[in-house]
Amino acid sequence: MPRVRHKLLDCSPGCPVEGVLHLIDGKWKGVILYHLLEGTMRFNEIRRRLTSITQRMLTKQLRELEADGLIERTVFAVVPPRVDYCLTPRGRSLEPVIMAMKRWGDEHIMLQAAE
Amino acid sequence: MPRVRHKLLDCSPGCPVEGVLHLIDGKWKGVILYHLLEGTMRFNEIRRRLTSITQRMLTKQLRELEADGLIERTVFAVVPPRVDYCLTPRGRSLEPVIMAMKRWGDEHIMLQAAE
DNA sequence: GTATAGAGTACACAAAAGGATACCGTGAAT
DNA sequence: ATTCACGGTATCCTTTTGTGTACTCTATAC
Repeated sequence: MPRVRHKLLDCSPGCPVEGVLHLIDGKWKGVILYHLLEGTMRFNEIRRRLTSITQRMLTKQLRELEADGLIERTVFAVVPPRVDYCLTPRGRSLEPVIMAMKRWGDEHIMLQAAE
Repeated sequence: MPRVRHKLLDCSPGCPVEGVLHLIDGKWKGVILYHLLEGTMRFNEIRRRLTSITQRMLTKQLRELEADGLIERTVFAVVPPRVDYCLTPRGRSLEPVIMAMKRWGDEHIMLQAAE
């Protein structure tokens, strides 16, 4: 079972929100998971969707998601290299959370197009 | 209408997840909103629930949530001072997101009690 | 006369997150 | 002969997050 990187759930007992937040924390993780809901993707495919993420950050976030047991990383020994990423069952179980966020975003964020 | 502090939605169009994440980002904001779902609360009441947050951080997070139009801050001119925090309608509209997180947390996080 | 609660602010500092840029190896295409 | 795609590392830098301590002001309680 995947170990939670979390040191301590320091919210009083009955605060599971904090734990989830730790998993999808930061600017990127939630978005990565959101895109992976569509299916398996390669490194640069993900990168193209998150237009402004740097390579370094993407690598880092993917490794953390992997460490938390939310995604799976598959390396093919070919050249040029190929690495696939997909959700684990645990990762996919976050779908309701991600989709709730998407719905909210769709309804409440007016994309201030040309500012 | 509350202005989003967000500079730019740099995920390709159709990625509302990023916007939401920006609002409840970090270790604290989601948890604060979660507790405020129960009703209006005073500063130290919130603080007692997030046992490990420092006063400085709590102040900062609350101010940001206020700036994003998710919570409302009401100051009473009494002594000792009294300041109430409650969700705005916009803040309350995040309820499905927060509750989805809570449900996931309840199901998937085994609180490793005494480690 | 001293302490306490309440909701902060001010300052110094350490740690973590995030960003910019350059580099790697190799097979295939130009 | 050079360039490109791929999936990264390495190094340096800035910004954000988080910790710790001290301080404020005043009515009330001890």
